[in-house]
Amino acid sequence: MQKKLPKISDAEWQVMKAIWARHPISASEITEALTPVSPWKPKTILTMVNRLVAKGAIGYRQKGRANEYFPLVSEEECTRAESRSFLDRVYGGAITPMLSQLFEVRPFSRQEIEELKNILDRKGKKP
Amino acid sequence: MQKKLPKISDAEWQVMKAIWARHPISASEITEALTPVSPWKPKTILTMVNRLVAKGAIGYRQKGRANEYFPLVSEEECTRAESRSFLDRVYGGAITPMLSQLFEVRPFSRQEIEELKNILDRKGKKP
DNA sequence: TGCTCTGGATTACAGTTGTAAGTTAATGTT
DNA sequence: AACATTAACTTACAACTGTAATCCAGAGCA
Repeated sequence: MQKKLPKISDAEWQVMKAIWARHPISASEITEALTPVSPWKPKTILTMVNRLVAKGAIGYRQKGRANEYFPLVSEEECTRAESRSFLDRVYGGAITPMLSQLFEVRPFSRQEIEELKNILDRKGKKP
Repeated sequence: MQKKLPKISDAEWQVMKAIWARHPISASEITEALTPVSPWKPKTILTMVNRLVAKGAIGYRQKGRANEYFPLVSEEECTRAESRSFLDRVYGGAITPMLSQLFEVRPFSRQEIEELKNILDRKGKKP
């Protein structure tokens, strides 16, 4: 059985990534992590953190003067859910056109191509 | 130079797919196409069609009593844009973890695996 | 001990989305 | 010609998003 995942918006994803990358983490640490890569003001980030709490995506406990936050859903399950919905929505579930398109988006390095082939070999054998 | 693509929401994607699949197409034809695969009422579909017009994703001209709609942006460019944003948002641009995850989401068929390998071979050679 | 600073909580506010119903104008039916 | 149907246009409305500013309470400073 799968628990229902909260729906995480685009902007919230950035925040989640910071939290997944290092937790428990304080609000100011999240802000530090995001400031170089986003245009958001600290208050904006706080708002998103609070929404994530409200959605049940993260939890927190008080730690001294500040709060420390931690994920309640794993990155794994979230990326999986997003991937599924993306694949269905955009490609109607068809994986091959998707991969071709991704090549157009950003050509892969030689190394990535090797890795991808390995994945296919491994997965292709087992079942 | 790239023209700016309108942002198409999840639900609107369904409508766009119907229009890409066959155009020019009337509102009632869109409704017919979507009714089997969606729970939306015809009025709801009309709303989305109108929003897509407002966003510049589709255009229309009057045809007799009704309108006929047609895409103003190609499926190709939209899927490309979505793919890019998805890849960045969820995987930070890293393609290999994405493919592994997609396997978990839905295991690929033998045939798909072959096709994917072919794609990789072709793309891997040229550059 | 009063003042300041800082982090959290509350409030704001417009735009987007999902989901439609109501209103109007034209078309076709008797 | 009056009426019924239908397509389009207008309006509704709450939830979610992006983007913050303001307010408040506790902590450290003078």
